[in-house]
Amino acid sequence: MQLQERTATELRRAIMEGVFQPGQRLSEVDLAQRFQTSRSPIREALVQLELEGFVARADTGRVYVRPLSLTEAEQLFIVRANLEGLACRLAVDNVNRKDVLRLEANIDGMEQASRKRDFHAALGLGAEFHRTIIDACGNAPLEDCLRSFRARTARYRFIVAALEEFNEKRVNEHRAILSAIRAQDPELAELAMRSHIVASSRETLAALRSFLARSEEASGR
Amino acid sequence: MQLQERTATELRRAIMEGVFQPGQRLSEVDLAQRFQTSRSPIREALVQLELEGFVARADTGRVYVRPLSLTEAEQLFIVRANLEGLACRLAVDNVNRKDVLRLEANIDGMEQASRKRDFHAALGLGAEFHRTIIDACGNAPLEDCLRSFRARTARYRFIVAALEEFNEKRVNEHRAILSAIRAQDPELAELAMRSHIVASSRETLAALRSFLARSEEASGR
DNA sequence: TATCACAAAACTGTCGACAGAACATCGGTC
DNA sequence: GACCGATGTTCTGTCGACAGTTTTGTGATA
Repeated sequence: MQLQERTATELRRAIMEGVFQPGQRLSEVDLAQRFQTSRSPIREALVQLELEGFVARADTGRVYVRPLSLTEAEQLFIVRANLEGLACRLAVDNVNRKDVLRLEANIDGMEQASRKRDFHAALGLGAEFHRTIIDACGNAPLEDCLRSFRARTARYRFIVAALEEFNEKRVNEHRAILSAIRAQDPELAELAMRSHIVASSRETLAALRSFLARSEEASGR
Repeated sequence: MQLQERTATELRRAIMEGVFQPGQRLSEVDLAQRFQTSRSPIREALVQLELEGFVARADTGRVYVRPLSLTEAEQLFIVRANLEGLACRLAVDNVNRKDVLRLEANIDGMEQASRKRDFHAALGLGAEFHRTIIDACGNAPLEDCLRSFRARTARYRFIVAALEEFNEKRVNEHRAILSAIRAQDPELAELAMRSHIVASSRETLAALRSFLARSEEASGR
């Protein structure tokens, strides 16, 4: 794999996982050293991550990890709900037998994981559920766009408190989505997906609010 | 302005205007010479344009202008209709007096340009109408995303035949959108915008179909 | 102690160079 | 005449270097 691509992927992951903190400065030289390359691939990767919304460039040219903000999260989720609703509607006409079986198995797995209190696994299965539907929507530009938006919102996921009830509700919502797909009802499928994301985002946003309030309080002292 | 940014902007424009033909190869060395720079800024600009969907990279690393295709156009318009509908709905709660006046004046100008058969001006005013609404939606990630999608669909615009009737219908649709915004009706505004884009895209797609058929026929001989 | 000026250090933007891969050309073989 | 292989050319991926700018650190001054 090309160095620029590899760097972009790893750096993106590092930012999503919080290895690089929001607001932290990213020096090209440091990054080059850390990734064992020269600055050229780093610079190319940074152009990409800037476009994807993971880093921001000051007018001096310096690059920073984009800070987390409540309003940005809200806005991202609004767009995601819409786009992913559209993808779900389109997927209705494209899913094959295999996809449906896979979605079924996924929901079952998520339910079991949720029962076993393995919330990390449940979260992973949840993401896979969405990915399966998106891959089936048959609209490449939409798929790319959604991949990007999902990655951006994923940065806010680490905060999710109360995973327990979270997952249980999600399982039911996923069930509703699948049932709409099975019924070949595009309108309903779109609606189900959209309200699922809205509901899910509400919990994330609530957690984020208290998180930001706490960290503000801490920095205020 | 930075060289990379300037290059990306100019190259994008050149591709949109057809200076570089779909499918044409873009050599880094040639581009560097043409833009009077070294290869570094060119490479960074190409990363950007690839992400934006204007160029594609072969697995050998060579970069080509992305070919036009009917299915891509259809898919782009579907996404755009949805996103821009959303933006329009959000804009309802954000537009101020000045925006409304501006939209009004814009429609009047478009109508006059259409009557004078100045279709180029009409097209420009039409784009400005949309831009005003998008700028008022108050959702930065959505704005960025839409900017990108609009630029991508703009590549297909050069084909529009029958500009005449085209513009007349558009004026009325714009009027409907503005009236929904004035009435503070988000649902209606979204619907009006979405159907406007669907209707408009239908004409573009029809023109594209015959264009592609003709060029296929020509290359077949 | 706070402020300012100035020197030193760090960093970005851009460039040219080099190695290795991909491609084109041309002569040879069937 | 078509196919194939060798050879030279072109091109990309990566690197290190340099200039100019921003930032940091320091010491003098009020």
